[in-house]
Amino acid sequence: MEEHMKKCICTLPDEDEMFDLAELFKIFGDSTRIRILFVLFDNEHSVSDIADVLNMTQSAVSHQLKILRQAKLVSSRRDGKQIFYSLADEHVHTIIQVGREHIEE
Amino acid sequence: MEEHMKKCICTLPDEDEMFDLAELFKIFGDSTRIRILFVLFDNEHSVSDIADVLNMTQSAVSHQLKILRQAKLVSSRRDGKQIFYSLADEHVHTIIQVGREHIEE
DNA sequence: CAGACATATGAACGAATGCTCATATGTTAA
DNA sequence: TTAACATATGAGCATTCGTTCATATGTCTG
Repeated sequence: MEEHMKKCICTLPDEDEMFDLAELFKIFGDSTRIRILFVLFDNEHSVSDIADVLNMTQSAVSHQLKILRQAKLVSSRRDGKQIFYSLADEHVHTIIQVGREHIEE
Repeated sequence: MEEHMKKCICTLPDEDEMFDLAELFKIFGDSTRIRILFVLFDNEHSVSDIADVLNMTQSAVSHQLKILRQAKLVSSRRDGKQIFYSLADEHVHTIIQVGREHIEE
């Protein structure tokens, strides 16, 4: 089949958009990060709080928080020596909620 | 802080559920699989169709379809020599849609 | 049954990922 | 300023993951 004859699937989004979408879901695709997000569901928490609750190293938590921060899924504020993290927006709740609905079957 | 004094975050789901959730999002967290899902958005397609449209090896597509099948995100039916894949249920649309909304900002 | 075609699968390899360890940066109190 | 505490970060390592290549399985036609 020659190039100009290639069948057209007109509804395919830009390659960039599909790539970005995969990158977004990749963030949710790690149980450590999911657990961190759940800890932040009800309230903001400091890094050491999260590490305590999840029984993880401060360093490991901090590394993952950096990834969540870069993806704009969490935001942070400093209060003295501590830094408090919270969910960035409602999309985080929504995405996780839809995922949970799919699981329960 | 002693063990029995550890602060209780009562809203945390089971470890298993959080793990399964991460596993689900992990499937969406690869641009090849996202692209395959988009190809199947409007209609069922055969393996070689998908490979052609996405300019991928038949083998690579088949490997990814296996992963999508195991996660129950796509289903398949045989018609002669070909096997046609389609989206398994509405959750796939929903999850991708919510993801796209988060991207557009 | 033999050959062609469509799909599936196992092994191997390179790239990406998450953790650990050591250390750097930043903040507060003495 | 110095010491203690909280967080961030870079390097190294082990594991996971997606592709390729070769080949197996399954289906139809002659």
